[in-house]
Amino acid sequence: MKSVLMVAEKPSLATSIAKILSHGNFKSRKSACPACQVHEYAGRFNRSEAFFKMTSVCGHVFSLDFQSRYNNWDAVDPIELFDAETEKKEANPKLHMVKFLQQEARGVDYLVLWLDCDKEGENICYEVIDSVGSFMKHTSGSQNVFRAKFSAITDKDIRQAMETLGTPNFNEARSVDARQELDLRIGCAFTRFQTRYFQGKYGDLDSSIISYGPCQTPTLGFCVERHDQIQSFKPESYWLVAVKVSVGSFGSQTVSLEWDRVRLFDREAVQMFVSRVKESKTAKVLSVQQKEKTKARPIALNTVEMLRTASSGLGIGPQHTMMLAERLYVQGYISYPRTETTHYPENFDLKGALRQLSGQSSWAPTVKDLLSGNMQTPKKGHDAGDHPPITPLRAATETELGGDAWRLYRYIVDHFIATLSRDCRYVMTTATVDVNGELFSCSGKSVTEPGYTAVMTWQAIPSDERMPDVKKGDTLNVADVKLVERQTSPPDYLTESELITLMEKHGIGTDASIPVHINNICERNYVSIASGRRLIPTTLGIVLVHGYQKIDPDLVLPTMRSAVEEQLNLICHGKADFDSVLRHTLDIFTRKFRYFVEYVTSLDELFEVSFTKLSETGKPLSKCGICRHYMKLVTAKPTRLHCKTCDKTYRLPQNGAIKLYKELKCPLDEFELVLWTTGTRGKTAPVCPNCYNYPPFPAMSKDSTCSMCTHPTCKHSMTAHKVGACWECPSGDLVLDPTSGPKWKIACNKCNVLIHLCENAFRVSKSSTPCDECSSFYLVDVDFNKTNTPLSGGETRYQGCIFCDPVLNPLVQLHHAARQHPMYHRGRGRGRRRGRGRGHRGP
DNA sequence: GCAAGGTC
Repeated sequence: MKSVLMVAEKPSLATSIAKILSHGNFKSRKSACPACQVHEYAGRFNRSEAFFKMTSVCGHVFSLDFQSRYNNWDAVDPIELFDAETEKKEANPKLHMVKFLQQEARGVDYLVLWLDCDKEGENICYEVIDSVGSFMKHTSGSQNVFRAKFSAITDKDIRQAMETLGTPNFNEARSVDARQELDLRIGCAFTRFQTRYFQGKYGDLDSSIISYGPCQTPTLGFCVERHDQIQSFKPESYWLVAVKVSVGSFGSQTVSLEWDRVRLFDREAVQMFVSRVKESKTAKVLSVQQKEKTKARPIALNTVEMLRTASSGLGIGPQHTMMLAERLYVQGYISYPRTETTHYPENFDLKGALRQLSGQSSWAPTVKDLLSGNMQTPKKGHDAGDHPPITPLRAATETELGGDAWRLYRYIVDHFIATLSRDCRYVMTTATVDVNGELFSCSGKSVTEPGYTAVMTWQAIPSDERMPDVKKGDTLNVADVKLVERQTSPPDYLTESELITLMEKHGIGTDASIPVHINNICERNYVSIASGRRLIPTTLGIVLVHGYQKIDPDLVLPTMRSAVEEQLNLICHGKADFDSVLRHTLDIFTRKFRYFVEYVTSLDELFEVSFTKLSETGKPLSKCGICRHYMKLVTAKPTRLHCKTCDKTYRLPQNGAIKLYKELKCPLDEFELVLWTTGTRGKTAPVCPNCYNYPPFPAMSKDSTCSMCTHPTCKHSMTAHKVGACWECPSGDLVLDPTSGPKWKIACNKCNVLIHLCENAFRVSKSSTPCDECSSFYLVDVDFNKTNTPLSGGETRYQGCIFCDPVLNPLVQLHHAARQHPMYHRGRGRGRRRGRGRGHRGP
């Protein structure tokens, strides 16, 4: 029997497609990939019996990167990145995706690719083919790789795709390869250059990376553009005639009228109109017009609209929204939350979806009403061919979901119900009023049928917009006439929801990546989020954008992305080949890069006025081993030491506190050591600023603290304090922290294993004697405190192995270090898994 | 350490 391997883009889709094609008759099993299941069933393929294995990848299998020798920022000139060799690395090594695909493809006759039908999906097709091609059974001549093309996850579409299999589109896949390569080279070259340039000059940038990217930079550009509009706004005075008239019986109600000329920027002219209007004590109603109007119910919900409303209506940011939506999806409350589609598939069971909600008290009456025959046909939206719109799948309660998840869920339900409700209908009444020849009007809305606004209450027409009761020919008393002076006001800062709209409009990012780009510009300290989720650019963000505008405005223009896309489309349509497009575009950007480097001083001029020179920031801390002068500790991100005399900067470990280490010196370079600590629950290690940046021994990697140093005799080195190998990570060593007493600690110099031992002992140190039992461990010398020694007869001196000695072992506890200093601590950071292997014998 | 794009 022939066998067929079928691969979808994500696990959820593999399940849906298997369900459809096997008529629900399939068996699922685990695989070598922790995220992917394999669904198996029997069926027919190529007019004969066949065994099907339906499974998936998790997005891209590979991601593009430079060969590792280009990863040293100090040794590689960023210009080299425009033609440095690249390689494809497994996108997520933890998933063992390649191994998994190869295992499943071994000996298989056919491969059917069910990846999403867009360019990225086409690219992933070839990632799968490249991974498994040589593992499949080879039948020369006949086609054994097929592409399924589908535009919706419906029975009809999926079956039809299976019957009309085609071939993957190589050109589209190549256009994505080109996009990846361009983004990588351009993004990294600019990012590395400007990071090194400005980080080496200023001490208060407060951002460890000054990134540049073809999506994130134009995104920042939008925020700064609005900031500039606000800054350059010159308020102008204008004037208008404000008239109030009395209506109703005995003039019980006063109503303000709108002037037909709205406003004028000439005070005297308006004064003239005021005088004319004041001459009359009455106003005459010339006409009363009534118009039936509708406010249309929304189209079905897609990702971007969900992000917009979550931000503007619920005050939840895009990144957080996607996290919540993901959770609601995994728990079965809502459908797949990443979709561009705003149109329900033809066979979508709208009533069934409504029925699920009928048990939920808050929606029950509305749902019942819709189910009793009032349900409307949803408005036609756009079918992007990816996933159905976002809909609720089952009822939930606030206690079940809690907090923000509940508020998001409630919105998704409200929106879903709204798409099936009637439009909101209202009557708009406009009265035209004449006061001594000048025309005014007043209008009001009166709701005749709230329709969908009964659930989407925030869109309801407010009751105060109702119209006073007047008729044509009525004469009204003028109650008040005033000359009003006002000023034009600047726009407000961009809201996140407006930004999302701008990004979508200019094709910057995708529904899945828009939250990432916005998050990026926040994390890089380019913008901050103010109340109402408005984005206010920081000085750093403003200076960067203004600098690009001075040097090469293209770099920040939203059109840059679309210009590149146009080039890429040439590859898709076979009008240009991969190499020529890549060469052409890289050529342009290489020149832009060189020009930027040459004229970076015009950007620097802006930095100079906004930021403090490195030499003028920081507090003196430790002495430089070269010039013996004090170096200054710069605490703004990234933490570093700066020597003013040598004009050199030394990076230090991040996420911790740095202090002087008793003025002790490194024997190799005479630099004064500093002590790096991640807090009382974390680790502490001495650091030589020079060795940390320039490893003294070939086997030592960059960013090594003294607890990783292999110096044979230095009393601060790993050699001096290493007790044994870590039992949780493969390459770490357990090193005694000589500064930790009286709460003595041994910490792994790679992972977060932390051992507490012999609390309150007077002294703990490593001996040079290995343990007989566990040969790779050294015995420890302990000098107990007289008052609480565990030794008999008040003895205080003891030597033993912390793992097997009956006296010491009970005084040893395994912990996991907090990975960050509490000051920088955000979210969870403690303990993952417990020990294994030797740990069973250990503490 | 860097981009943007998939998704877990």
